[in-house]
This record gives sequence, structure tokens and C-alpha cells, in this order.
Amino acid sequence: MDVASWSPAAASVNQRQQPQIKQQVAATISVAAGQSHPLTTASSSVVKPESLKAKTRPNELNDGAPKKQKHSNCKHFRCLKLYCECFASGMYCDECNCVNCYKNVEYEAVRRDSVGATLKSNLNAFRPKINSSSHGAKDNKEAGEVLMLGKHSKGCHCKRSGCLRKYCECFQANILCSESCKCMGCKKFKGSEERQALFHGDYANNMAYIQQAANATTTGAIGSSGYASAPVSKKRKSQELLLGSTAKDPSVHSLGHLQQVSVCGHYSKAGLEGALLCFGSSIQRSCKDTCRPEKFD
DNA sequence: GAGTTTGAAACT
DNA sequence: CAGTTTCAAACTC
Repeated sequence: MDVASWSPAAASVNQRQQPQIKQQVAATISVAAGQSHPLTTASSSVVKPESLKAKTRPNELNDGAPKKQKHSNCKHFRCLKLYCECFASGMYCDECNCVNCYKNVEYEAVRRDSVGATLKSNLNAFRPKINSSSHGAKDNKEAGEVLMLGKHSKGCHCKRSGCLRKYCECFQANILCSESCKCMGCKKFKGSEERQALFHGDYANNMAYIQQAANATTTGAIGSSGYASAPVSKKRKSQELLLGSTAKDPSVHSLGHLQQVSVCGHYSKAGLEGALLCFGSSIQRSCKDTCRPEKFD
């Protein structure tokens, strides 16, 4: 079946009164994309994209329970691009705050064209981003948390969040970063102190800790990249003052500073040069699973 | 609630 | 494929 021909409009009913149809729509897209759909397979191990975006505090990780559909707030593209979460998940917008939304029965033809165009550029556009393992969630003994066993199909590309905030899709899915990820300064690996800190103790303190690490990561290791010249907001300036980081001069990369923020043995032992190597895709990937904070001198 | 930051998606 | 821009969500104040 052609995904672009997906036509809930045939129901010719008000979608706001027929929420189950939206589920069928989502299921149709997933089936067309070669995936079972979580809404139709209750025990499915596939993590549904919209569940990744559930409104939770960063330390309220997904527990595998069904999540409410999120209400999007799109202002551009009439909700017909993947920026729109409803579009990406195959849902009609329902009680969303979108501006000029075309994702409803009235504009079905337009929406269908957009689905086709999206699929044309990316056949996997409507596939779930998270490929869960067959074992589902497991308890992480070291942190006492429930961690989903899965892998982001494309991997995240986080640069500043340390993969410990909801900006990170791996974080949202409650999975560890994998070799697919091209993130920088990743703290979401097994044994990460920062990651474990999220599950214990005070949220604000933890986030301050994480922010410090992320900030230091950026100003240190990424300092020689394009980020060094990025505009610095008042907020960030104040953070730098408070944290006393080396961020004032991005060209200064003290080894000690790097050691403080690194999660990677290459990084801390070899200084900036090693850091940059590690942040490059291949070495960072290879060291992520093996380097541990305790490697720091 | 406004403004900022972030990273995925889209574009070049 | 890499770099840049756009976008909406996450986040801070």
C-alpha cells in the first residue's frame, strides 16, 4: 500500500470526535513503512516516536507506559513537515495549537502529497527512530533505574546537552547512546556519573552539574571548532562567571579542564588533540563504550 | 509568558 | 556528504 494514499479522510468524520481513527492512521503509516505499530501491538518493543516527546521532567524518564499524544504548536509549513510531531507520527492534529494547520480531513490531498514528498526524500521518515531490543526494558543495577534497551536508528547529534536533556532523542527514549550517535561530550553511556546523577538526589543540583559539564565540554573541546565563535548570551556569560570555566578564552584548553569534563580516556589523557580525535565520529564511537570516568588521572 | 538554547529536519 | 538554515520543543528566567 502506498503510504501517500493513506486516507483517513474516507471516514469523513470529525477527527476530534474519533480519536481511534487517528490511531488507525498512525498504524497505517507504520505498517506501510514495514513496522508494527505500538498502538496496535500492545506488547511491541518498538518505542513510539511520540512517546519520546512526552512532557516529563528530565529526570522523569519514560517508564514504558502509554503516553498521551502531544499537542504540537507548529507555525510554519501547515504541519506538513516532520518538524510537526503529529505529522511525523502519522496523526492528525488534535487539540493542537498549530497555525494554519493542513493536517486534517479538509486538506487531505495536500497532506497526502506532503507524505509522499517526505517519503521520496527519506524512505524511513515515518519509521520509529528507536529500534528496541527484544528484551525490552531492564533494570540498571548500578543506578537503580529502568533503562530501555534500544538503539536510535540514526543516532543523536547532540553537541551541548551531553545527551542528558530532552533535546537528545536518545535521552527522550531513555536509551543509551550507541555507535550510531555522533554526539559530542556524551554523558549517556553505561557508568556515566552524570547520567546516574539524574536518578539520584536533587534535580536542580544535578542539572547544574550537567550544565557545567556541557558548558565545559563546549568551550573546551569544541573551542577550536565553529562553536568557539558562536554568540555568547548573557545567560551563558553569567554561567561562565559562576562556574569559573576556561570559557573566557576558547583558545585556552587546559588539560585539567578537559579532564574535568571528559568521559573519554583518549580525551583526558591526550589533551585537546586527543579530545578532538575522540569527538570525531570514529574514535568517539569506539571509546564511548570503553572509556570510563575512572580513567581520569 | 517571553526569551533563549538546543538539535532534528530541511535546505544548499 | 558537509555545512548552513529553519523550525519547534525544551528550557530558563
